[in-house]
Amino acid sequence: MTAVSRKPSAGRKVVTGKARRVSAAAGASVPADDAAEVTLTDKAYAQLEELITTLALPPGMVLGEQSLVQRLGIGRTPIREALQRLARDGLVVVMPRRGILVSEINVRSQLRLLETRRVLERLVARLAAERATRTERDEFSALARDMRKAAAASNDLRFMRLDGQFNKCLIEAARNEYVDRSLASLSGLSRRFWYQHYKQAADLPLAANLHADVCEAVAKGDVAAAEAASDRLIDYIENFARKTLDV
Amino acid sequence: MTAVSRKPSAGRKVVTGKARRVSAAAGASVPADDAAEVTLTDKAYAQLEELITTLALPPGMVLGEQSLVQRLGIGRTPIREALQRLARDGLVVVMPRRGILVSEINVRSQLRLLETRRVLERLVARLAAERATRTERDEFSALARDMRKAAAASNDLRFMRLDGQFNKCLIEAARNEYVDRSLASLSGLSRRFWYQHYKQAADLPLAANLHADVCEAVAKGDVAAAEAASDRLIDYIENFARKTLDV
DNA sequence: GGAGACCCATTAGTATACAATAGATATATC
DNA sequence: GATATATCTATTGTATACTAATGGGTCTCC
Repeated sequence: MTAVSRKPSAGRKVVTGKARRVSAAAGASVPADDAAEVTLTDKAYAQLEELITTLALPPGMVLGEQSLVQRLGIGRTPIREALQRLARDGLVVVMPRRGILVSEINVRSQLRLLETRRVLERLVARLAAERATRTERDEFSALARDMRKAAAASNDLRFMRLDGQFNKCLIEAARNEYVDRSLASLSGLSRRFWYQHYKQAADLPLAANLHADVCEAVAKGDVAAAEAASDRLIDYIENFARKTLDV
Repeated sequence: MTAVSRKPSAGRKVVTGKARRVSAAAGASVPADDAAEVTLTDKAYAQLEELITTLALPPGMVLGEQSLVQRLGIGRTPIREALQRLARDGLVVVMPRRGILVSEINVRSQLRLLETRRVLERLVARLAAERATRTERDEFSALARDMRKAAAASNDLRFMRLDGQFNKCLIEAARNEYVDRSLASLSGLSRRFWYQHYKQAADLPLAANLHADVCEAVAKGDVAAAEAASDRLIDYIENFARKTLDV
């Protein structure tokens, strides 16, 4: 499900020369300490996003910055900065001098969100089909195979993981940082909606096969097919959203 | 020019009851003191965005937070928060412990940006054509008329102002907060590119007429025409961007 | 004179102290 | 008893102090 796990791009990628002052004698290779400058703000954002999208902090809840400081054991500054990002992504609403409201989930606004995602996902599919390298196309082929297997086996967890990889690969192959950013800031609300309702209303095998269709079209470099498959995928997600009205 | 003046949506709209403690005796109506909770962070963001998009802070320049604190006379906290928003919009890059880099302008990335804007602007045009109220359609008709007049008179300033109104009306009529947010975060880079090059490469009257085409299609509620007109407008902007390579 | 190690000034990341305000509560007055 | 008002508390907005890391300059040694 594209609705799930398009983690916001990390951005900050400055390679911190951690190998400084390391005596050449050390034989043990540095254990991939490419920690890549993860600030407390990043950690706070990641943790809060997780708490909110998994509904541990339920919609409608009002928090104080202080409670989050204690809960995460991080100072107020990083918490505040993380909250501002979350507010931008629509996951929280800060009410000046009143508190932090975890935004409500609303099917109507989810459908509006999908209007936007539809055109962005279609663009990403098209660009990926146009620009993927040979290696990347092979990855999409493999992804398609795995997706279909997960569909046949009704392996939900496996599908979820593949979905994450799917989004990552698509964005990378599309080579457009702007559509990446736009989609990333929509992903939180999408994920949360998904988590809330997928048990009741989702048809995971169908979703997996629709993903596989996109993968195959991208692998072949068939632009029109990629766009069509992307649209069918969003159609499915839209139907999923609508179904939650009846449940 | 759609490239210009789509100011990021203010967001915070909590109506602060400023009329509190106003004795009913006061005959003089409150002078529209709907200042609507403008924080220092908002001011800092607005000022910095202005300085950067108008090239007063030129691309490639490296700043320190401290210098901005002194320059704007605002504390470090709001400055930092504003900088993070600007970083998200791609106008600055924060280099940990090194400084704040005003991002470079690059035609290639501008073209990638336009790939994204194209699909979003087309969506907005379509939604506006579908959803505009009677009143809004009349506004679009008026806007079209004014745009054509500005085009005939080659009135640049007038066009710039109308463009701002154009974007505002379009977004309002489209009634989709997500496409609004996405476009808003793309607007800074677009505006800067425009400011840098429009004197050499822009054909303002043509741009104004292309805008007018969109307005008229929206006013008529002609969805297909609105999308087509929006695409022609982006085509023009793309050509504009390419032209700057030769200049 | 050149190369390398070391120190220091500068910078952003982080924590905390202070200010302002909205809302709740208590109180006084009619 | 009800209502208006003053006060108090909790909360975010803002400023500042502190910390850690980095890059460059300097100093030494060859």
